Amino acid sequence: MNVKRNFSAKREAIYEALASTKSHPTAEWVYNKLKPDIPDLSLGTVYRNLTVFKEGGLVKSVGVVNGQERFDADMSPHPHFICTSCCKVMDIPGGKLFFDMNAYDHILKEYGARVKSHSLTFYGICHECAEKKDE
Amino acid sequence: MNVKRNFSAKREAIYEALASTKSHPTAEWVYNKLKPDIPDLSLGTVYRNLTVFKEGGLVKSVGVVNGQERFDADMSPHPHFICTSCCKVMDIPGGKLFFDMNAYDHILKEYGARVKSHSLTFYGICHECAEKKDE
DNA sequence: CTCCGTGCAAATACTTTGCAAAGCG
DNA sequence: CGCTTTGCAAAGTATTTGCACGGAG
Repeated sequence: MNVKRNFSAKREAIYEALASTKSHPTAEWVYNKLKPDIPDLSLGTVYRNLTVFKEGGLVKSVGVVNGQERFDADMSPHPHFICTSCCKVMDIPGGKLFFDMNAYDHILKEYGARVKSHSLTFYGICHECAEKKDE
Repeated sequence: MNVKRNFSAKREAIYEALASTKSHPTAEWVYNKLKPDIPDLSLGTVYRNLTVFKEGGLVKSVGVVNGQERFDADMSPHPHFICTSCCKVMDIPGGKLFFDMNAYDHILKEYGARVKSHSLTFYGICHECAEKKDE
């Protein structure tokens, strides 16, 4: 299942659910989103397909936030901001500005380790939560 | 329990175990390391104290690797390299070079989000695993 | 006496898996 | 028919929590 996408209906739906949001959802979120339209969908299937997507390079994990893994169908490398108050995950477009790509080379030379990817994540309080706190 | 450190014996031991290694261990690793010397130590206590340390700012989480949370007693901000083959976590000292600290400002202005910290993680194959594969 | 820290075991929470049935070419 | 995908429920794994006890001040 390389880049070809003749998925089963459910697999397709799971991928589309992921691709259609910027909320970096959990497996459960995907399940709840699709369940009304696909009543015989099971949570296990969602998990299984998310694994398939990760392995196939169609989706990547943003990491585990508050005990649940968060997924992103946007494969372009970009930083994220995670609100430690509400657990929202936001993209930070243009974040390349903050990162020097020759880090990969440096690490190879210095440690002999072959870097394949990286992740840059900011933690703090999002705008909405900051306003709530200020009330 | 701010920066003062008149801990209980077990709490102290747990912190020391963490501070004495660069392996970014799991709760279980700490437990197994200490168990021989402290036979009546329980895993729950390790978890509880790790939480105390995180909240007290004595220790930080490197994230969840392979289903288990990894901890670091080195609070100075520095990147990590995670080997996706053996799950080893390495420090990358001097990694500040790769990161532009005015990102915090940028995110505040652009998104109104108050960044408190960040984490930069590289993924790939470590030297040892690369050699094994080449055999 | 009071509080904090702890062992222990039970409880949670998320995720994975075995298996038989269903789907599809 | 043979291979893939799925539902369902059970199992698995990591972590958290309730409770009663124990030790330090």
